[in-house]
Amino acid sequence: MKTFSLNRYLMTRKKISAAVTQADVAREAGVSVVTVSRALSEPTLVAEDTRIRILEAASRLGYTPNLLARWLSSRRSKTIGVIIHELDYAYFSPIVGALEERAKKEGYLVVMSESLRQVSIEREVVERFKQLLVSAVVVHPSSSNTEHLVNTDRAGTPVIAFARPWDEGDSIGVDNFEAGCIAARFLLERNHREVAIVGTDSEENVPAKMRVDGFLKTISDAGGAISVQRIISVAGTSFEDGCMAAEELAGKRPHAIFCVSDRLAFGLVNRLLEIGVRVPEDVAVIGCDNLPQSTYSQVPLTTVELPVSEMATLVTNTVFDRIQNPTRLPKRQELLIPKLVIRSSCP
Amino acid sequence: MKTFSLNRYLMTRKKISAAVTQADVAREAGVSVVTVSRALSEPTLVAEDTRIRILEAASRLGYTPNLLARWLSSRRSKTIGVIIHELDYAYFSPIVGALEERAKKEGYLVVMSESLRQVSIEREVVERFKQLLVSAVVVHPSSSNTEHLVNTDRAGTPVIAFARPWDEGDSIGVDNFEAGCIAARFLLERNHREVAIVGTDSEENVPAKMRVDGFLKTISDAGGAISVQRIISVAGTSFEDGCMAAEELAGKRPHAIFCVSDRLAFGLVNRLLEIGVRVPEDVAVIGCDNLPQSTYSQVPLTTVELPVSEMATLVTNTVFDRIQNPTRLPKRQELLIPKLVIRSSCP
DNA sequence: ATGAAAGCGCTAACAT
DNA sequence: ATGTTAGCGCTTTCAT
Repeated sequence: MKTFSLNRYLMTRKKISAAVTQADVAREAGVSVVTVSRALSEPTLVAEDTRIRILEAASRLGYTPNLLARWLSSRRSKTIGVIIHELDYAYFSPIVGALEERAKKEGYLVVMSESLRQVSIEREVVERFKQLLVSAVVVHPSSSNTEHLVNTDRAGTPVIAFARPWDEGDSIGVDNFEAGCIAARFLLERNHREVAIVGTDSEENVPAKMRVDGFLKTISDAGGAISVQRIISVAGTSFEDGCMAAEELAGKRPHAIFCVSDRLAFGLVNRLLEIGVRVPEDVAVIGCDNLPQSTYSQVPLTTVELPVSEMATLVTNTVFDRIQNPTRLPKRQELLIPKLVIRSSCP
Repeated sequence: MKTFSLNRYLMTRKKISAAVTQADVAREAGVSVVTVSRALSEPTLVAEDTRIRILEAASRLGYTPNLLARWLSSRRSKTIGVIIHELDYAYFSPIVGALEERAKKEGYLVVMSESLRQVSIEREVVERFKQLLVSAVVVHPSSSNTEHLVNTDRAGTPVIAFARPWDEGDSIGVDNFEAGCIAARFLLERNHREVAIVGTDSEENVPAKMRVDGFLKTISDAGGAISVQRIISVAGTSFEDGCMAAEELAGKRPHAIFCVSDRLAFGLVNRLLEIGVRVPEDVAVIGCDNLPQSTYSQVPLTTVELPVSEMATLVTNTVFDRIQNPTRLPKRQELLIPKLVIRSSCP
C-alpha cells in the first residue's frame, strides 16, 4: 500500500476532510507532483498540452494552493509586513493602498500591524514578521531606537522606513525641518508679529522637534520681524492635546499659532471657538500634515502638506526593488519636501 | 553521515545562512526535537528542568520559531483575516483594534485587506485567506452577494460579518432601519416641516436604503406633520458626493436634510457654506455614523451614532468563540441599536 | 519536458 | 516525561 493511499484511507476512516492537494491533481492529470507544481508556478517549463490538462484537472477537483506549504519549502513567505502608528491616522493610508495594489499584482500579501507609537510593540511586531519569513518590512518608525530594524535588515530581510528619516537603512522621509520653515515663512509673509508654537513634550517625537526647529530658525534668520511669544508643549499630538493647548493660549493671544500637527490644530481650533476666540479673525492657526479632514474641519485648515502620494510611490518601488534584487549595496535615502496649502484658518 | 550534518555541510559550502531550528536547539540541550517542540508549545508536558535547559539553549542559539512550519504541520494558521471597505474609513478602526489586542494575547496574527466595496475583490481576498488557512474571517460585507462567505463558513472556516447584517452566518450588525427612524423622530420633535434626504444610487448599499426606509416610515407614521420635499440620490457616499447633493439642494431649501452617511454630510455642509447657505440657520443637517471627525467638522454634526465599540467587543468575542469551540450550531445574530448625538448642525 | 528523491521546520500519533 | 516515526503540501536539486 502506497503512502499516499494509506493516508487517504486513514482520513476516510477518521472522517477528516482534507483539502485537494497537488498530489490529487497529479493523479487526475496523470503526471507527477513536480509537473503540477511547475505548471502552476513556472508555466513555461511545462508543455502546452500537459499544462492545460493539469489546469483542467485542478479546476475540476477544486484545487487550492496551500500558501504555507509553498512558502515553507521556498523558505520565505510572499508577504510584506507593514507597521503603522495607528489605524485611524488617515495620513498613511495611501501608502498602504499603493503597496497593496502592487502586492496584489505580484502575488504578495500585505500584513499590517499597529505599533501605537511604542518601540516595545514595534519590536514585537518585527519579531513576529521575521517568524513569518516576510519578504520585507515597511515601517513608520515610532522612535529613534532602531536597533531591531538595523538588525533585521542586516540579517537579510529588507526594511524600508517611511515618513521618518532613518540613517541606517532605506528611508523615504520627509524634511520636517523644512516643513517648519515653510510655516514660518508664510507667517512672516503675512506680517504676523507675535506668534506661538504648539509642540509636544514627547521625547521620541523627533519629527515634531524638527518642525519646531525649522520654524524657530527661519524666524531668527528674519531678525526680529516677528517674535515668538510662547512655545507650548503638550503631552502628545492628539485632538485632546490640542484642546489643552487652547486653554493655555486663550488668555494673552498671539496673532498666529503654529501647531506641529493637524490633529493638534483641530483640537486647538475647536476649543478656541468654544471659548469664544475666533479663527482666523482673532488668531490665525497653521497646522502640519494636511490630513484629509483638514479641508472640512471647523475652520478649513491652512497647513503644510506632507507629500504622501509621492511617498507611496517611492516606498512601493523601493520595497519591490529590494525584494527582487537583493543587492545589499547603496541604501536609498529620500527626503521629500513638503508644501504649503492655504485655507481659511490662516488666510 | 547523518542527514542533519550533511545538510549543514552543504549550507556551509554554499554559504547559505539558515535560521536556527528546533533541531539545533535539541542538539544543544541534549534532547529530541519533539521535546523542544513541546517545551515551546505545551510547557506542562515537559519536566521543569529539561524545559529550562531547552529554553536556555534556545536563547543561547538565538532560536526563532518558524510560523510557516508550525502552521503547516498543524494544518491551520493562527491568523485572522479581516476585510474592511477602505483603510481611511475611520469608523471600523476600533473593531480592528480590539481584534488585534485579543489576537496578540492569544498568539494570533491579524491580516487585513481592503475590498474597496467591490465583491470581486472581496471574493479574491477570501480566496487568498483560505489559501493561508486562516482560522477565521472577519468581514464588513460589501454587498448582499455573500455566496463566497457562506461557502467558506460551511467549509469550516468561521466567517463573522460586521456592520452589515447577514442572515446566513454570524453577524454583528446595526439596525439601520432604526437609525433612519431615530433621525426622523428627532426632526419631528424639533418641528422641522419640510425635509430632504440625501441617499445613494448604489444598488449594493442596502444599509443606506434601510436608513432611508426607516426615515420615511417614521415620517409617514407621523401623518403629515412633516413632508419630504425631495429625495436626492448621489453616486456614492463620499465627501464629493455630498458636495454634488448640495448643488441640487441649494435652490429651494428644505428646513432640514438627512444624509445617510456622515461623509455625505461633510461634503454637503462644506458646499452649502461655500454657496452661502448657513448651517444650521438656513438649513439643519443630520448625518449618520458618528465618525470621529464629526465632532470637529466645519459645523459639528448632529448624527446617529453606530455602536462601534460594542460591535468591537461582540465581534472579537464571537471570533474567538468560534475558533476555540468549533461547534457548527447556532449562528450568532446581533442587531445593535444606534443612538442620537446632538451637535450644532441640527440643534 | 518530465520525474524521483530529498527536504523545508514543525507537530501528531503512537510508543516506551 | 521523553523519544520514534510519519507526515503537513509544496519546491528544489539532480537525473533522464
